[in-house]
Parts: sequence; structure tokens; C-alpha cells
Amino acid sequence: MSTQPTADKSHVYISELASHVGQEVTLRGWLYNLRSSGKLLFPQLRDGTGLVQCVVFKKNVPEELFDALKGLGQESALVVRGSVRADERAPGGFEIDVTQAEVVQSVEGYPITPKEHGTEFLMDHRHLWLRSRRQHAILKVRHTVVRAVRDFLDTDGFTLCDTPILTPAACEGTTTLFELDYFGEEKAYLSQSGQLYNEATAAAFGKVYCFGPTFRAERSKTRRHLTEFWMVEPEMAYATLDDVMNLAERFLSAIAARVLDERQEELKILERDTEKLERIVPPFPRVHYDDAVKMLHDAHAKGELENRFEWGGDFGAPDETYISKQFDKPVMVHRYPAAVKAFYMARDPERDDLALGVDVLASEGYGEVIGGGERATSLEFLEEQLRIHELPREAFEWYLDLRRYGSVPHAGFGMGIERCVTWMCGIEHVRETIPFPRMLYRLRP
RNA sequence: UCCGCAGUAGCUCAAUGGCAGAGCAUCCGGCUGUUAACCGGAGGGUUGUAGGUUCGAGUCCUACCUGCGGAGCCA
Repeated sequence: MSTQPTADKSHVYISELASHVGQEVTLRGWLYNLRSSGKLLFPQLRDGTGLVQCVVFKKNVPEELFDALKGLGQESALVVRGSVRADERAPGGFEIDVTQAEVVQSVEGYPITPKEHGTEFLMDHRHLWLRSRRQHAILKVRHTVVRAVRDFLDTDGFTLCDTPILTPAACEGTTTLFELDYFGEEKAYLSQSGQLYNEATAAAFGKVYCFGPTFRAERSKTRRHLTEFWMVEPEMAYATLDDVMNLAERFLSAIAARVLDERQEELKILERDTEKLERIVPPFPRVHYDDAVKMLHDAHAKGELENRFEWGGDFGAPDETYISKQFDKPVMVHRYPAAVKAFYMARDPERDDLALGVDVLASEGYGEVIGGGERATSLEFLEEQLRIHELPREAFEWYLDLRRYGSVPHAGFGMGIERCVTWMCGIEHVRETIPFPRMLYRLRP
């Protein structure tokens, strides 16, 4: 190959074309689509930063080149040189009048055509599907969400303190873990939460967060579930349930604002109603579990909900959807029955049967996007909880140390990145919000 | 794990129990402004698998496999 990509000083990215109008530039990319009209070719080039239409007049280029370009298949690798021209007729507003081009690789039979495809086919070709406009837009939004998360926490005084992925035991006992063999000596598990370790680092740094992959071996098959997903978990020492709710509402608002600020073009491709995102600003409504249950009972009485919800349980998907649709913002439901929450949750001093936990339900029926709360501080209480939940005391000795040495009220939450991105994008399924989704029946590519 | 739906050309789909078809993709040809371009032509099939009913099954029945949607559980 004769190209020396890094040596070409005239190379620009498609996203930079606006500042090169009238200049000769070199673009390096892949053929997105090709239309022709006799002595005229319209190759659409993508380079990862954008999409631009090129124009090739037969008389402006050598005949062999024209014929070579004419026969190119979708996703052929291509370097073109030409002048940048603003043109109303072109999608994107700019066009390249091609004078030279080099076919880096001519491609035939790219599987993903510009027509419709089914999800199974697209998922089997996920490694190629990522090149499509919609997928590109979604993953750009994901990138911005991740940056917003980090920037928000970093500037708010949090220290990144990552927690282990290989762990000796369950953090929460209830959900299923992926098990693996640790040198034949003992079993290890892939982390399903950094929660417990966060409590240790919070006592060392005050405000901390961990951000990494999380694994849940649940046999659940819905548009909201992945077996491997990314979770960010902030934890604060000397903090209460109210502090966590305040943090959650500032946090989500900052993410939405950042997406609106940086990803207008992508949101347009996704046909996202941005007014819905503009409403994500503090304060969020805060609903006591008891009041949420009342709402569900009223809804059932009016025939708006099929099943009557019983006090004491966790909300099902239809219940969550109903509650969130009563507001035009995310809603925070707090003080759940302790019986349905994790063992380390603090109890409401006024109601011993309630845990100081909060779930943030995203707007538009997108469901639970954040779960968190205040942690129990008493050594005796936690020892009892371990017994009740039949958890192996040994494995939690280090955790109990946190209650022996300087135990203070502390609180935090976890947010699933993919659920957040799904909501920001206004799309149907979490599987599109991670480059290579892992689901119950999907381990490859 | 449970409930429902679907598997037909590379892809998306059609075909009353009676000759397996269309669009896109591919290949050949045409077109100097195309916008998922268009026009003409060509190739392309073990109808998910196994069995059954029938003169005859893509179509009806049974089992299995695969996928999709939902429930439970969760972020």
C-alpha cells in the first residue's frame, strides 16, 4: 500500500470540513453508499467522525480511476482528495469534488445493506453493525454519558477508587453470580456490585466512586437486561438518604444537560424528543413507598392497572411504568420495605420495617436507572442481618471491621450506564447501548 | 424457569392444502445532480430439524432446535 496516512498534511476529518471550505483536502474512510448517474458518481464516505458526499465527474479523473470507483462495494476502504464545497443539495451541507482517489481495499458483498434487517442478523454482525449511523450515534451518546459521569463526580470532590471484579463472595446474596475456578483452590465470582468495597474506600477518602463492568447471571430476557453491564457507584461518608437523593438528582441532571449540549446531531439521527431531556432538572419528585403503593391501588381501582399491588413487595415493571408516567421528570421512590432490600441497608428510625433506600425511576417509563440508599452503621445489626440472610460470616469479617473502626452514617447509589444511555437516546432496548452486548442467549461476537 | 409469537433466496418479506415469488444485495448494460437514486437484463431455494395426516404440505398435526416479545429478578 502506497499511502502513508500520518505523513499527509492535507488530511482532515469529515467533522472538520466546515473550516476547510474552498481548500484541497484528503479524506480517509470507507464507502457508505454509492450512487451513480452515467458520467457522475456520488460516493458517500464515512470516516468515523461523520459522513460526506463526494462527487466524481468522469472528465475530472483518469478513466481507470472512474471505472474502479464505479465498481466499489459498500465499506470499500478509500482515500480521496478533492476540494471542499458548501452545497445545499448535499446531505450535511458539504461536498467533495474529487480529483484523486486511492482504493485501499475494494470490497464485495458487505452483509449489512441500506435496507432493513432483523435483530438476530444485525446482532450476529454486531462487529460490522457498529459502523451504521444509528449505532454510531448511540455509542457517541454513551461516550458523552460516561464523560459526564466522570466529570461530574471528579469536580464534585469524589475520588475514583475502583473495586475488584474477581470477588470471593456475593455482595448481595440474592442475585445470581458467574462462578469461576480460582487456581483450583477456591471459587471466585465476577463482581455484581462494588458496593461493599466502596464502603471501605469511602471511609478512607470521604467521597469515592467505582466505575466498571458488573456481571449478573440472571436468566432474565427483557429489553432492560444485560448479563455484563457498566455501573458507576458513588459512595459518601457522613451522608444520609437525603444526601443521596440530592446527589442523584444533580447527577442525572448534569448528564442530561451534557448530552443535550454535545450530542444534538446524534439525538437528531435517533429522532429523540429533546424536550423530554430538557425537563430533567432538579428538583425531582420524591415519593414515599407507602404513597407509591396508594397510587398503584388507585390505578387498579380505576382499571388502569391489571394487578392489584400488595404492600410489602418490590414494584414490577408495569408498576414502575405507571408510577413514572404520572410525572414528567424522573421520580425518586424512597423507604422501601426492608424485607425486599439488601442486608446492609439502614432502617428508618421511625419505622423499623422500612429501609432507607431509594430507587430513581427514569421518566417516560424507562424504569429503574438508579438504586441506592443509606447503609447500616451498627455492628450488632449487621451481624444479625448476616445470620438472617444466611451469609457466610467469615467472608464478611473485613466488612464488619468497617463498623468496628470509625463507623459513621454513609450512603451511595449505583447507576447502570446502559439503562441511562437507553433513556437519553429514547430507544427501545439496552442491547444497542454497549458495543458488544452480553445477554442470556448472546455471547458472540 | 413460565407464557405468547415467529423461522421461506445473502437480507426483508409474500404465496386459499394445488407450478416457490417480489424488493434489496450480487453480476451485466443505460443515465451529468443522485438523496435507502432510477431504468432494462441475469444468476440465486434441502421452505429450521425429525416424524405424521393427505392423491398432494411452505401451509394441517406432534416433538425438538433457534430467535423475538413479555413475566419474575434487577441497574
